Amino acid sequence: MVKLTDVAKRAGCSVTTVSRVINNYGYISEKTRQKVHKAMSDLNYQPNSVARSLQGKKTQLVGVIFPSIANPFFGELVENIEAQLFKAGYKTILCNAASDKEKERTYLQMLMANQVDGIIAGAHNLGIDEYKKTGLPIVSFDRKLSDNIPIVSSDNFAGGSLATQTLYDHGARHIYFIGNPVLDGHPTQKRLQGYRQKIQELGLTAHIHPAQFGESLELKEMAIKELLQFHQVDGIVATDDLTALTVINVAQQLNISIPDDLKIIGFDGSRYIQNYAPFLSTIVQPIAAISELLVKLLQERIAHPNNELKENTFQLPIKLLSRKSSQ
Amino acid sequence: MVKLTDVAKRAGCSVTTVSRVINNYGYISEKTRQKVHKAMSDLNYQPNSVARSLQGKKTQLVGVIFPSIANPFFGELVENIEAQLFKAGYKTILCNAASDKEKERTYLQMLMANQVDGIIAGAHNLGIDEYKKTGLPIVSFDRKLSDNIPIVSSDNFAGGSLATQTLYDHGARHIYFIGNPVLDGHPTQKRLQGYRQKIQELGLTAHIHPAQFGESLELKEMAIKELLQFHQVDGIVATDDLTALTVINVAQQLNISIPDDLKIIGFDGSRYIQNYAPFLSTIVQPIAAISELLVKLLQERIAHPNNELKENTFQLPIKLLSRKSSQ
DNA sequence: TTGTAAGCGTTATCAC
DNA sequence: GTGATAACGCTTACAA
Repeated sequence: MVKLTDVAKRAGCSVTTVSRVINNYGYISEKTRQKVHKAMSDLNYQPNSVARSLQGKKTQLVGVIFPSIANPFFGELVENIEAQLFKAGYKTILCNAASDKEKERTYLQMLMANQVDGIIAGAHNLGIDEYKKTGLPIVSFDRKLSDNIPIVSSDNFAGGSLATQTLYDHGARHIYFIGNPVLDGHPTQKRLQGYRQKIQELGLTAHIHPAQFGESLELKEMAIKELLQFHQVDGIVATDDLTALTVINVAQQLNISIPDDLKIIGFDGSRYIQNYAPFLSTIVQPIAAISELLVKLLQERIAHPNNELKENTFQLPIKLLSRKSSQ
Repeated sequence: MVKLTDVAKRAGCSVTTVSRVINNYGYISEKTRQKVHKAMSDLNYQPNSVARSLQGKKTQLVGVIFPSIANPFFGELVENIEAQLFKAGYKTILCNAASDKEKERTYLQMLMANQVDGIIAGAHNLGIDEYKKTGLPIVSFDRKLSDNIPIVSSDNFAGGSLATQTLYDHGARHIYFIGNPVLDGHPTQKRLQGYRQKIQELGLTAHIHPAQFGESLELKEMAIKELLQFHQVDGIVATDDLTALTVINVAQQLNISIPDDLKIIGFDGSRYIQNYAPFLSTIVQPIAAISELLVKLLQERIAHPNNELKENTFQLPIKLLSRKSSQ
């Protein structure tokens, strides 16, 4: 590995001078600058960012903690975040937390040990305390961690509400919500609340059919089959697109016609779903905007770790993608 | 940040001793070991891996270069790779190359600068030379980079062949291949070759309908529409599942019944497709095995960078997932 | 405008 | 068994 001293030797100057032209500060004569540049490219020199970091410089490394990126929504979100981080000069350390507390804890330690500049957390099984202990700038997607951690999410409440209204407008009167019924600060909750409120406004009765996020497909299918067979239902607000697709698949098995007998609308609206499930209506989250904001907020936190936050909750607008399944 | 000297001070010994117990070498009395451990946990000490790396230790960082992880197949693959790397004690730096040469080049430089221990390359727009210049251990998924870089892939040839045979067995006689027709070392090629050979064995005529990987959905749809409307076709081998889904969507628009009028089979078989497109037949790549092998090979390269490779090509067996669309 | 040298937090080589 | 101390490659006072 070629290093600073090699460049200095070849350029016929001191390491300080070389460092100066690299970091571009202090006074250097144009001639020296030229010489140094030439030496660097001759030797194909790459500053060692490990050494640089040790010196107290930033590592330009960011930990991105998410559940499964095999899920197209998270895949697309992480892809966008990575792109934004790259644009801002950061490298992304991918931490797939899944629902493994121990793994998440280990990752947190690794991130500290690697002196990352910050963390974007899109899932957490761990409590606030373990995150606080890192002492690192953190921003969060969709989950509240603590008061002084900015949280970005879509307007889940409006989404739940809009989905419900949409089904109603197309004639549904027995509208069910499929999702996680437990109140735990999970974003699904706001979707559910939006649903509840709208149902009430419309003078209908709320029905919540449980389906956990991490649940196996088989269990979900069973639960959905039970719903479709034994309940009077003509509209479904699904907590996410994958659940919606499962409903559609089960409905097909049961010869229930969508949208004639049953209207359904999902949530998330990844490009992937938009392209390859073109019949599915869905509430679209603004993935690009979310990513941009997450990275922007993180940069602010990194620049001013101790600033009080004037605002810690950012809700981005969702929009309806109306397709066949709800019409 | 608490550091070695702090621990040493609290434990009442020298940094050397502390370092010894951390790295667990040399002789240390049990009593000292206890004291040090206590001091470490009292202070919640985390070794600084930046400093450690500077000292010549490995960074335990691996660059993972892939095209879009929003694509469920790559999403699942990268997720599996990340899991394997984690198990082996590595952190994953996610590099989404897309088709941006400049970005890929920059990433390569960053990876060098960060002293990563190795690279897993699942896409490359750049030539071998730029990769070789890094001097880093590399393993590749699905693309040949150079003779001394191990390449892991599925048995694409067998896949193409098996897909074709399957369609034939179910009665198709006008079987088209949709994919990239250019011969460029892209894995698609082997799928195509498998198709060609099988078609020949069966005494049929080969028809290749072009569709590029990175192409926009609209263009793909147009090309497919043209195919379905103006050609006599009763079977399609698609180069990947997403293309297959597009065919199905277009067929539906054109009121072509699948599998009655047209049988189709895709390629990749991510869990996602298996779960949410349950009607689609596909050739399943063994994602878990691929990931495992990639990481294992990379570890070998890291351990012995200069060993000659006795074998540089690893083809993992595919299998058929037979569903409605091809029956 | 340029150079010398101390220091970042570890590990490793000696010496005791 | 344990402890000084040089070294890793770089940045940055401080001198010149």
